[in-house]
Amino acid sequence: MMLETRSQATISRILDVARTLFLTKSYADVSMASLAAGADVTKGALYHHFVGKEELYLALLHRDLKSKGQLFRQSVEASGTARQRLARLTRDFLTLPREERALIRLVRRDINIFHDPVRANLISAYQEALPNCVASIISDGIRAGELRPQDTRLASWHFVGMVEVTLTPYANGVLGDVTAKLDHVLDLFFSGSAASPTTS
Amino acid sequence: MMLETRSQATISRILDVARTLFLTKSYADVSMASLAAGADVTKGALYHHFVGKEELYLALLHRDLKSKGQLFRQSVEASGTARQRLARLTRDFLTLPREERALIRLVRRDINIFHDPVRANLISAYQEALPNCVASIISDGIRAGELRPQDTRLASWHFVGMVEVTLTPYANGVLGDVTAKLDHVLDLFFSGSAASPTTS
DNA sequence: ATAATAACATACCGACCGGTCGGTATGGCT
DNA sequence: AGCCATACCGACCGGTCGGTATGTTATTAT
Repeated sequence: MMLETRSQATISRILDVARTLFLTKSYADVSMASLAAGADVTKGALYHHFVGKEELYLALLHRDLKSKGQLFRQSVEASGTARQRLARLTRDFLTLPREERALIRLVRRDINIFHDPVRANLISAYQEALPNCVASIISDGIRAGELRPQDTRLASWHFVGMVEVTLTPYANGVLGDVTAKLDHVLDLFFSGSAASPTTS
Repeated sequence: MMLETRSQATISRILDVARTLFLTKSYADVSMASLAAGADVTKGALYHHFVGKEELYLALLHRDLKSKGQLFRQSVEASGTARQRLARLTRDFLTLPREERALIRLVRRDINIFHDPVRANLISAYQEALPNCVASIISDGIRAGELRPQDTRLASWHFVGMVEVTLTPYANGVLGDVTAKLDHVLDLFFSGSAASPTTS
């Protein structure tokens, strides 16, 4: 119990390999055989620990969403202005290790290949882990008069979408470091793209 | 040569069925057999007109991107403020028939399943059809002092992302008709979400 | 009319892949 | 030691699906 059991170790190895493979190849291009080979086990072991390919992948995603959710909740419960708290949440996300950061994008990448009992489940888990955290802060910001009244869920999706844009290689070249990305996203979300209204 | 339109007719039927099927099912779940059945031909006919499944799908996407590009170019070449022209472009998009409108989303949905000679090609075609049109208008807006100086490509991606948010079922419920969506997106893009400093 | 070619249909291949299943090793418990 | 559950192996199956080879019909050219 104290010592990590053998199966937990192999499950962990399997999920680690799964993370790498699913990040580099599409869902269909990742075979159970390659997962087994990468984890130094056989397909039998895979099907011993997971009921199938889909469940294995979902286990990976849900486990990640859970840990991300815990991380983001800290910013929700933090004090400060909405802008400060959104900045912290976004910074927490942007400073994550590469693979950790990319993992959450798999949800949006592969959401369309699952069918509807599972799909809806995954969507709500994602919603809970990220957009709801953003929406919670936005809601506080509206109450405090910092943000104008608006639909919080819609606003959270917009915000998440803006952050995602900064993850592209091109944005990396334009914006450079994390702080630049932060300012970029926050300025856009709070003030928009229009020129300052004082002139002209 | 005159009446060679028989090929064109079947090709058109095939692509029409492809549009419907690829919109309702994932790429992997659409088989060549089902495409043939839907178009009232056999697989032989498919492979007579297209070299394979991938090329068939890409033909569908590129053909759509081309027509969309032509539509959006009209807004680029129109006169008026950047806001007016962006509004026109977005309205043109939002008032498209359902299937026509959803089709362009397939590019982003399935961009990860193609590998890199083809993938890059598709991306640049998409870029050319939509974001570049937006970027062109934004660039004019910056020159006119209507928008603050910024990276136009990045800004165009943000704008397109905002529009995409309004396509979700939830946004349909919140925003209702096309005009509401338009105002929502344009207000957010130009002015952001912050409360007005004084009154407005 | 007839040859020639395009436009299909039919039958089939071969490979891959998810999943199964009987069996084997390991390690803790009594 | 004896027992048993868990962890794991590895060969195999069933089916699907993209792709092909070849035959058959329609269309055009001469």
